[in-house]
Amino acid sequence: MLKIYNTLARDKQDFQPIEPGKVRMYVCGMTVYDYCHLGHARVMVVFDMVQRWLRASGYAVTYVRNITDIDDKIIRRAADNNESIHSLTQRFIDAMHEDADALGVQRPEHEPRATQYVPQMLEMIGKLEANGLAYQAADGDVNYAVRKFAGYGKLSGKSLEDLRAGERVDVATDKNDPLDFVLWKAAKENEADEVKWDSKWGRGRPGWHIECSAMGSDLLGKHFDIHGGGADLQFPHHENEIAQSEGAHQCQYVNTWMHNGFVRVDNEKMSKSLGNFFTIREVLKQYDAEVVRFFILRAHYRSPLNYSDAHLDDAKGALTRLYMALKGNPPQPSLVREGAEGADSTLNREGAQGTGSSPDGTTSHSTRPSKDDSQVAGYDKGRLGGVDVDWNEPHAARFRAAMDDDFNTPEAIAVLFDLANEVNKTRSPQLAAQLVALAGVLGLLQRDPQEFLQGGATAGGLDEAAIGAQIAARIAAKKNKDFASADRIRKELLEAGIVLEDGAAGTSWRRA
RNA sequence: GGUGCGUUAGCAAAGCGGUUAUGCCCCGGAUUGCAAAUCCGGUUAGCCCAGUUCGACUCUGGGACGCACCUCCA
Repeated sequence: MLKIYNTLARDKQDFQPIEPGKVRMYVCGMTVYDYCHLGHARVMVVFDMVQRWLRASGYAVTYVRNITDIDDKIIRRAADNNESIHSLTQRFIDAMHEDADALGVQRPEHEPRATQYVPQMLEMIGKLEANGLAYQAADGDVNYAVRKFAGYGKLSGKSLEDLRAGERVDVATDKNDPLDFVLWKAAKENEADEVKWDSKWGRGRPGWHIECSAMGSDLLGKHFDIHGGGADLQFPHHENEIAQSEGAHQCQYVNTWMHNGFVRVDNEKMSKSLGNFFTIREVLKQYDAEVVRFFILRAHYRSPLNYSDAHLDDAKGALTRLYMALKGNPPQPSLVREGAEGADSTLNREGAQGTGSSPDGTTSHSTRPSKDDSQVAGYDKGRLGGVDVDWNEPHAARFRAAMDDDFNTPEAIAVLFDLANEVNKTRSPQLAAQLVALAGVLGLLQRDPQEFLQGGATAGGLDEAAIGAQIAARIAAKKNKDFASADRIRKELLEAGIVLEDGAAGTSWRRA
């Protein structure tokens, strides 16, 4: 039974979908006026992991991750660049997709853009007004009357009295209450036509919070299963979403609220305002994308995650161990799986691409995004090809228990290491296949080990031909018992970042 | 000031009221021409104080420290 920590309850709860076998999930995505940083990478990777596990568990998942493409910062940045809003946002949406693909993040079913949902937002604001929860102020803005909504604060655990907004921010004088937030911003003279929409309240543009409420309910319904996002969105963004959606629809909005922890630098939150962020593409120049994904998944999604080169190096070393096990022990799934009829009935297989040998025939209502692997642009490309998990095997059982316990990926990855040890010990091709299959559930270990171990050539490094020549020279020296020369060559290669390994099958190399 | 979360070995990071987490590092052994890889073994824990308990890293209370939110932020 899957348990998920629900921010709303501040506790782990048994997960029960609203509609049996189906999960509808919404995650707050990016505001696209700049490149994504590692904090964004964490949201994308974490909820990618979540949707993968839900699918692996047999659920049909509808996953929505929105794109905010209208916002003060976007408008300002476009003006600074002397660029249209659309051109700016499209550029960074493309960049975001590149980064996500590189990290092995599967595309959500829907990536709605705020600018395409303005009619739905206006309709919702109309409902709020009709329900006495919204009012137009003298300055033309339409605001949400927070004190009229009884449940305000239930997600963030804040009471209206605690908030006392006036203490920290200049009170917007036209609001009835300082805590009220804007639903519709009246158009300003100096803004481009591109950011103005007609409405019964006059020309203007939507407030940030209403976007998610409108897109969520349009694509997933008034009441859906999971809503996720970074912990900083808990208040006010998600609190306001609840007020809007429940205020408009008069029913519960979301059952389970999930919030991921921050990425930190020197123990401080990585954020744009602090300026201490590293963009994904920056980091990927130095580290393999799978190392970054592994680094993120090695911590629990709710824990803080400190970023540093030392930690990435550590993650690289750990992932190398996993790939070494596969390199030495090529996976070979067993064709006949014993006891498969009694196979676990909740998990169906993941990532299978026409392997055909699917003996359990269980609840196969997974609507995995219908993209074949050739469309996965990142390191997930060229995968070994859909190896199935044998869920009856003991490691798989431990893996599943870990994942079912609020997506405990650190524990699940520990199982992977235990399995790697077992693989090295037994040299079992079936266990190696199991390792690939289980790691695949996390979007890891799907590459040819050689590609991982020999990849990531840095500029100015040796190319394969040069390495091959050196290895040949060393083998010749060894043949002549000229170990001094052989060791010298090995040392020189090591200094160039190339590690040599003499095995039964000859000499192989990898990058340090 | 209000609210919430955290404090585990050299570093990173989990579970668990009593039994090896895991990875990297370090030490010893096997293996190797020597290494690397691999295997076997080992060293290094649980912020402080009190309580509950036969027994607490794990539960309860208090304290210290750290982080976050209360303002746009994943």
